[in-house]
Amino acid sequence: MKLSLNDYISIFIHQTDLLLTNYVKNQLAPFNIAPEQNLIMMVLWEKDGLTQNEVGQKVDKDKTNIARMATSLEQKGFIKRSTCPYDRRSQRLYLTEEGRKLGETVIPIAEEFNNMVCKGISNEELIEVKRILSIMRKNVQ
Amino acid sequence: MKLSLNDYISIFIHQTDLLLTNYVKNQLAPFNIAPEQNLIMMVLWEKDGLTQNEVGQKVDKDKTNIARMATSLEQKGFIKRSTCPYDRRSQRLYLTEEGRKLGETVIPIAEEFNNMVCKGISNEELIEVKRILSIMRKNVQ
DNA sequence: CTCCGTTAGTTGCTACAACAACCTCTCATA
DNA sequence: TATGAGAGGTTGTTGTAGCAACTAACGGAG
Repeated sequence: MKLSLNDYISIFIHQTDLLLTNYVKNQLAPFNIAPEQNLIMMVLWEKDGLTQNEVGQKVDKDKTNIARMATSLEQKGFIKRSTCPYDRRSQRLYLTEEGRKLGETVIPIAEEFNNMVCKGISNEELIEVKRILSIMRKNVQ
Repeated sequence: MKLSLNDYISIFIHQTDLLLTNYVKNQLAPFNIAPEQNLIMMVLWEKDGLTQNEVGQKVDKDKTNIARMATSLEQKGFIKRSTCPYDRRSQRLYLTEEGRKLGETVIPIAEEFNNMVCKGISNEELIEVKRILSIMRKNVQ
């Protein structure tokens, strides 16, 4: 018997991801920041002055993506790049004043979004979902 | 207390999706077909001669994406477009011989991939995950 | 101190994904 | 029958993603 598209769990997950990502995207649009760019900002709000490489490890993204997003964030005026004096290959990312201010408005929005996504879902269910998704991750690694 | 990145369920889902998609991508690469293009092919293997619009509804994708993927699939020689005589706005998508043959090798790979992803996960767990992800979908719609 | 393997970043290319703007064609209705 | 709303597709732009190839800089071995 043939599987229909929705029987493929990866497709189901993919479409769920698209819906969630798109929602965040619209939430963040008024602040001139895209979802993945915001991810970098979240790392920097925690602690700035990291190298692009370190940021990449934290958000689990390719260095090429970090480079391009950093360029975009720099153009928007949220961060500044500065070459590390001890290792001139590295670029350290620092928040600008504007970038710091952005966090005050965006972090609450992110947390509210997370609450909204999880509405009607118990903590146990959430843990269960993460557990099962983790199995899937391991299965393809 | 501040949330860390992994506390955001949407980020967790996103990264899971990336891992799964990337795995399929590599599986399909030898056949010169990308994951989402393969999605369209799966619809056509089921039944070809659909319009781009109909395909878009089946795979839940924007018409612009369908158009571009159809262009790509046509260039690769897997499908042919032909204007519908009854409604000259519509483009109907037909499999070529090569496209049909592709299915014979790729469909088993897709099903095997799905089994692999679900290894060590019971049917009840799978249903539970889908149920909870569905709640999240509704929460943002 | 020099050479060479390694590392950090950048750039180019392909593939999604969403939105806006546009063209053509269809169809209902005045 | 003319027309205008709306549907089907295409193109342009922005933002992810991953891979390959490249430059510049570091650091250890000789």
